[in-house]
Amino acid sequence: MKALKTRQATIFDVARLAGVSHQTVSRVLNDLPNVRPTTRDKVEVAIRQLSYTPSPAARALVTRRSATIAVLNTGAADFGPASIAIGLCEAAGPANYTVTMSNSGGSDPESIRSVIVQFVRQNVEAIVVIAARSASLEALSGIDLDIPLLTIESAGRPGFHSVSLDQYRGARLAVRHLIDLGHTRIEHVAGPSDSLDALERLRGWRDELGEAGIAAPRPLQGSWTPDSGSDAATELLARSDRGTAVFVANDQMALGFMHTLERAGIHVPDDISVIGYDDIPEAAYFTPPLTTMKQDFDALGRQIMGHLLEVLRDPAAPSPTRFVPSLVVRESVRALR
Amino acid sequence: MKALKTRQATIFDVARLAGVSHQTVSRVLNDLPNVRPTTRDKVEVAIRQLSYTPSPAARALVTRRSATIAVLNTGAADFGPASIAIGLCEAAGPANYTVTMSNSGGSDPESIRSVIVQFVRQNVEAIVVIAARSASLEALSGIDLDIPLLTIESAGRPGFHSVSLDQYRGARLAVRHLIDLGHTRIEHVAGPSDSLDALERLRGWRDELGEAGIAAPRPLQGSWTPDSGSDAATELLARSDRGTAVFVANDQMALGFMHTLERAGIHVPDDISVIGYDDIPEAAYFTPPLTTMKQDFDALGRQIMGHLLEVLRDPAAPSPTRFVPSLVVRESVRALR
DNA sequence: CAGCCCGATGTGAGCGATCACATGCCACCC
DNA sequence: GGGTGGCATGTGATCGCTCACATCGGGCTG
Repeated sequence: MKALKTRQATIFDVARLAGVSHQTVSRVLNDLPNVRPTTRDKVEVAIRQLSYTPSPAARALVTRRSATIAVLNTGAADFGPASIAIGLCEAAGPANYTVTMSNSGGSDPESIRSVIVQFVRQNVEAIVVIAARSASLEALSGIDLDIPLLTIESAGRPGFHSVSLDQYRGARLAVRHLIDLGHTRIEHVAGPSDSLDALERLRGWRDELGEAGIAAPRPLQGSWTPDSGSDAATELLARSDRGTAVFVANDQMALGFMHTLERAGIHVPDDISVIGYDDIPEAAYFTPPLTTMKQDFDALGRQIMGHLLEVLRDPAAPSPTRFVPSLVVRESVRALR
Repeated sequence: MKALKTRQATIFDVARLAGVSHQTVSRVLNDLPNVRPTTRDKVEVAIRQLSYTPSPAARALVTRRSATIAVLNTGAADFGPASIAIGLCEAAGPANYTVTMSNSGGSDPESIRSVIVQFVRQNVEAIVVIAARSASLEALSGIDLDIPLLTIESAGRPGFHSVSLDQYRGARLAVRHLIDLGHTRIEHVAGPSDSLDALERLRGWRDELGEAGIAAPRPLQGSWTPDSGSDAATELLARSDRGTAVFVANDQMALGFMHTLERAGIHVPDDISVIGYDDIPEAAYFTPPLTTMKQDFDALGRQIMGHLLEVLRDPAAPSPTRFVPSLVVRESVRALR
């Protein structure tokens, strides 16, 4: 197989081989008009022959554009964010974009800002922020960028483009399902309060309950992890009265939650119904298999790239319609009575 | 907050403001000697005043180095690969490296090769391949690069640098644990046969059994997913005789495996012991809580970056010692008799 | 048939850094 | 006191591309 060590051909090498000027080669490269078809062919042959590819650095230097989009992930290796990132990467390739990733551990404004500055200096063409905690968005909102900033969150802040799964509607659908089955006291195990997604799911739960004329009990506080779900169960067990159903803000917490309930002799779904959120691949094998809201993260990643490309052409492009999660019925929910 | 819209200052702007030549500024930037301290100070003041940062593109163009490392992820959004990627990103920042990611969906040589070519053209300084399936490595091994290629796999192929968790020893430890508890017929649910990690775990299982004078039964074939674990259970149930313990190659499969066993009336650990691999955050809440081998992916990600920096200084740097996974005892394994 | 315009192509500058080399200065030593 | 060497600094070329503009024909128009 050919070594990649030999010095890469330049646009001048191609020009010489094709017997044209470097500018003509550049025209062919960039699909500009006013090149005679025969000339175009000659150049293309030369390009293939030298297996030439233009230097991104040189191009970035002169155009101040880098064909790169930046992804800032502020979360952990959770299923959702990871899937989105992968979807993004996969969609970027075919669109001839490169993805550069950064994981700012902290979400303090200073460290986020420094990552953004670094991105800007790299001439990235857009920045995507995944798993946005509200603190991160706070930090972002002060910055005045002239490139699109996409956030993946539900609240739809003014000033950013945002693409997301409709967490609010998803949450309402989940709660609706429980109500339809006759439940009238429905608890909620919420995600961390600095997560916008968690807030949207909380809001959806509260609103759907409100619309059904049901008072919302005090939500239990979790932090996405199975451990925190387990803790929430312990807290619920300590309460004097508890509902007949629980909407847990993600599947991982639901796992810990159900597990600890079970250990305490409370059976799901006989004693209490549990509905999760995300539909992680494991959910079907929980004990009992978890009824949950399926989110299509892969599609989201792809949609983000698609929307991004549109925004890069037309900064005023409207946000795409949001995906609404769909209900996946398994065995953790039972009709009341 | 200051807008980032204004044209970025160049090295000449800094030079003018500091009253020196651009070359002196460059010297300060690159920490070269032979600059008088007072001059250095003047330049540094000017840099701060203009909040100047050098242009990566210009630098990359002339030096042919990009301060970028490429990460190629050939897997899915699994916990392991995702954690490693995040660990890598986090370690890259402080080292002043940028990470560019690509997800080649397929592992056919052609698509892998094209991603690598793209990386090379970007002047990345090293390429890290995560979740290497053997097919990907096959494709890689034909390519003659002059930058370090790091693979995260256990087999330790000649020709690449490789950093990894010691899957072979981990597997042996897992099987040892079962043997120590009196089990003499130990099944294995393997990962996909094109995964090197899966192969290493399989080899560890076989060797540990062999050393104990136990014949290895035919392994069950999975593909990392809970679904495939469930299928493996179904297959095992169809066998006329089966062992008293099973080493499942990852926790997700173990979940599906145990679930389907349970549904068939086979109880874990009373009827059969199960040990997993990875220690994903959910494992503690499985039914029953899963005994497994804990892998420290985060540390691995950090170690990779560390090793990479070393290799970039000295291409002959020795591979670091490998992390050995540690046993986490929970409730899915029982002593025999 | 002169004049004009437009399509195809070429020429040279410049993006913002580094690198190789030139220069100026002072101290030092014989 | 003049040669020498080393330090501090400056000058110009260069990386590989795109951009703005120049040039060159040929076909159409009046």
